[in-house]
Parts: sequence; C-alpha cells; structure tokens
Amino acid sequence: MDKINFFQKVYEVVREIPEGRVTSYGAIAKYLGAGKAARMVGWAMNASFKDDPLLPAHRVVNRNGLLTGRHHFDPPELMQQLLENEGIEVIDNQIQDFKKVFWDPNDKI
DNA sequence: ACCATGACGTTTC
DNA sequence: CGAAACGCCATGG
Repeated sequence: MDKINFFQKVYEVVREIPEGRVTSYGAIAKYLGAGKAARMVGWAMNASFKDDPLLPAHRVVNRNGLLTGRHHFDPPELMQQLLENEGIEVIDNQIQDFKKVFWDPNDKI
C-alpha cells in the first residue's frame, strides 16, 4: 500500500486515543473527511484485527456509546472488560458518562 | 461492471 | 418510546 489507505488513517486515529477515553465511528470518519463513512471505520477495525491486533478497537464505539462491536471481540465480553479496566464505567454494553469519556480526534488538534 | 454486506448515523413512522 | 428504512462509502464475490 503505497498511499495511505482509509484503514491506515483509522489506525492512526485509534492509536491516538488516550487511555480511559473513547470515540465514535462517525467522529473518526469525519476526521478522515468521509463524514458519513462511519461504516467504513467499523470495517477498518475488523480488518485491523488481523493487521494490528494491538489496536485499541475497544475504545471505538458507536455514537450512542453502545458497544455494538463487542461481538467481534474474543470473547465478546473482552471489550467491556478492557474499557472498565481503563476506568470507563460500562453497564449492559452501554458506556456511562459517555460525554465525559468521549474523545474527538478533531478536538485533539 | 453489478450486487451484496457491514463494529454507523440520521430521519421518519 | 421503539422499530424500520434510507443514505453513505469501501471491500469482496
């Protein structure tokens, strides 16, 4: 991949996510310029697992702060486990105080 | 080139 | 308040 792929950019942003913080697919998509390509971000995460398993994909959730992608983890409960380990309160796959832990890549600039 | 799918988001019923 | 449909972009068959 000579040029930076969509996925590559997603990886960079996700790696920049500070511990104890989370972001949404839409926010990343917007940061990349796609804006409405939030689905691609999720797709990128899926590919990232076999590309970069260390990627903190568990810090990426949907706009509602719901762990929609937990089913892709192994085991699915791992995602919530990691988030709680970072100090993020997660109840029933729902992040508590999502606004407080939310980290926008556009805000980091 | 066309159709189908996907870890989303927003709007509408 | 809850569920469904549409839109949007990229990858795979």
